[in-house]
Amino acid sequence: MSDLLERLRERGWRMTAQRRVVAEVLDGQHVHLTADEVHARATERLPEISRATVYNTLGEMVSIGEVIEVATDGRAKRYDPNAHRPHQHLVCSRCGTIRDVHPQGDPLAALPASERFGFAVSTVEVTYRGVCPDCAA
Amino acid sequence: MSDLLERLRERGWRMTAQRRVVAEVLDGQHVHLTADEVHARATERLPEISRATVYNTLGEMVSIGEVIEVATDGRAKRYDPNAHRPHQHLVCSRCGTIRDVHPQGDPLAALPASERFGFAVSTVEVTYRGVCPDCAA
DNA sequence: ATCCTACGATAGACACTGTCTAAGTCAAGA
DNA sequence: TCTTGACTTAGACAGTGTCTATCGTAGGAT
Ligand SMILES: [Mn+2]
Ligand SMILES: [Mn+2]
Ligand SMILES: [Zn+2]
Ligand SMILES: [Zn+2]
Repeated sequence: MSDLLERLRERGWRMTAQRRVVAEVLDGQHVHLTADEVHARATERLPEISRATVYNTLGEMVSIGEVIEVATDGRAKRYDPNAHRPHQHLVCSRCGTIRDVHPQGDPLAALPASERFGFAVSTVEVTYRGVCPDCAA
Repeated sequence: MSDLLERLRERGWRMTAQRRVVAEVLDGQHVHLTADEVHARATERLPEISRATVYNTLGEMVSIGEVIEVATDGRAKRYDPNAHRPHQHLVCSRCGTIRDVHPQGDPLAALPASERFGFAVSTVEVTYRGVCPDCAA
């Protein structure tokens, strides 16, 4: 039983087979799947699940803060169940592999007030890029 | 005459009306247009310019390092002619306005070797998000 | 100045990503 | 068990980006 599923139940979500399967697919560390990848894996367990339901369910999980949307490439958004521990991402510029990383300090602190132009800055996303060990070999 | 156009000529680019117009549209500070926005503005000056040419030209400018691709919203990529001064982006989470910002220090330095997992890390992109003064009013 | 031709531009089909609607289904409380 | 409104579904549609076959022309050659 995934923690994610447990938290959804506590929020009063109706527990459908579709939502269970999406939550199961998202379970794990360093999981950063696109919506259509989630759909493909969900279909293995529940063949009749629709694309629309996967998109809807992911969107709901994001809106309640249980899943984070990550846009590391210009293509499809990726869905990250590791929403309760702040982290950033390290992406291989060749194969696209994504790792969670934890930089030192608060990235927000590096932006001085004079560079905020009156914005109320609330979040920061950092994407490190480079070549992973497998691709460098 | 834009600096961008001058540098393209120095690289031996064939100077077509289409490339001139794309370079002119990209001229300026805090310019972060999508490809289709570039196409719309280019069409005002050169009505028959095609979408494919705009996409091709932007892609070529990116590949030679004269323009930077920015993906701040998970939707269309944006094209930034300010490629010769390293900078990061501050995005309004309500209206989408983008400002160039210059954080203190090297953002790469915040990622310790123990968090690099053998990657040869070469670049970092930082996106700050918050509400701009106009949207806060 | 004119000619040649390789490089660039074009139209439009196609693929991928995401949204929406109308109709059918079912989880869970009464 | 019944009821109901929340949920799911298929598929149409929209936005973004890529590709190919064909046409046009910038710029060097003559
Ligand atoms: Mn992550
Ligand atoms: Mn910029
Ligand atoms: Zn790699
Ligand atoms: Zn704003």
